[in-house]
Amino acid sequence: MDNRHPGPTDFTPESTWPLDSDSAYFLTDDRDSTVLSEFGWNFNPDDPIGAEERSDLAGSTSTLVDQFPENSSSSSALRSSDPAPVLRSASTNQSVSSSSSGDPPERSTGSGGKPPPEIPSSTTKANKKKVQKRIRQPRFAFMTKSEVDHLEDGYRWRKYGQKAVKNSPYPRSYYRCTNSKCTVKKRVERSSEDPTTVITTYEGQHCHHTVAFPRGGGNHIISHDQSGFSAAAGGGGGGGQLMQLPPVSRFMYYPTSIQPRSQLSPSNNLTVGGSQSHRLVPAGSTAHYHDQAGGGSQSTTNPDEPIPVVTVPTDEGLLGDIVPPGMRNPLDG
DNA sequence: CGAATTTGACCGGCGC
DNA sequence: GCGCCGGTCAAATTCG
Repeated sequence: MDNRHPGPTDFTPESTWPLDSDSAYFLTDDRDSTVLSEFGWNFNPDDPIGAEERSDLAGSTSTLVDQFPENSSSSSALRSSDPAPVLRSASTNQSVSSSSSGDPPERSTGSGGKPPPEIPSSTTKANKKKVQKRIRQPRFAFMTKSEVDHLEDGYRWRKYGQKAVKNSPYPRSYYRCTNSKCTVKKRVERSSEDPTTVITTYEGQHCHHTVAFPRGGGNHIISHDQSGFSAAAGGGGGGGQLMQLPPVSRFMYYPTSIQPRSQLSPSNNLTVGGSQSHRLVPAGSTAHYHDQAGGGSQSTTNPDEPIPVVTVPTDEGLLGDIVPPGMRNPLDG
């Protein structure tokens, strides 16, 4: 497990993990402060917030590689067959979390699930199906080099299922935010190609503050920034998509002393890049944003064309790292 | 004892 | 129409 620094560019989401077209792949690498991103994704028109994502990575940057098959088969929403953007974070057990828009009426029985015993399934069920035939919520997949499957991200999750993944020896776990009002879900699985990589996909938007560490850990992380959580969509020009970051700052600042559950191996240390475990991006560094709206709704560039690179100051934090200026939340300044 | 996890069953969409 | 597969439910079990 030493190849923990695959270049941001050598990662191919599709080949690794097919996701939905409305998800995003994020890659992070701590080698330098570079953010590569190919953006463009399809959000729900009703989604107030495009999405938010967070990556962790102290002293490093994130590489956002977003794929966009714009084709959102309107009928099949949550099929994991389209590529999704993924954020890979080379810093091992970092947290990743995020969520994205959505106004999930909850229980989006995408499929499965049993109807309440008392409900005359026939009509209710069918009805429900037609109506909320799947409210797609943007999803964001983060790829993180970690030995820990379930990365701490400041939220509490309850596992509600686990399934074997086809073509992969590793199972996929399904988690749901423990907050009853929160509909955010996330899937966690290990890459079959690179067992050291954990792929975490977030779906939905948190409607509450982070709660700090679930178990054992002290309450080191508590988010106060709720304002930035509810965004106003459309604000952004161009695609009109906003990408918001979770309350807990854009990255989870894990004091190096805190470790998710089990002991982490040295290599799993989240202190990426040495001692700056609290710094996401070295101040003064810059992030390069590669924008390639691959056919997405807001594509400004042709997928076939070379990816333009924009350099932005990182004092803007992760947002500046992975969010294209055009997608910023106006409120964010 | 309450909360979280495990795990098999079930449901629905999609491809063949 | 059938089977496969992803996703979810919920009872049982485990953990703190």
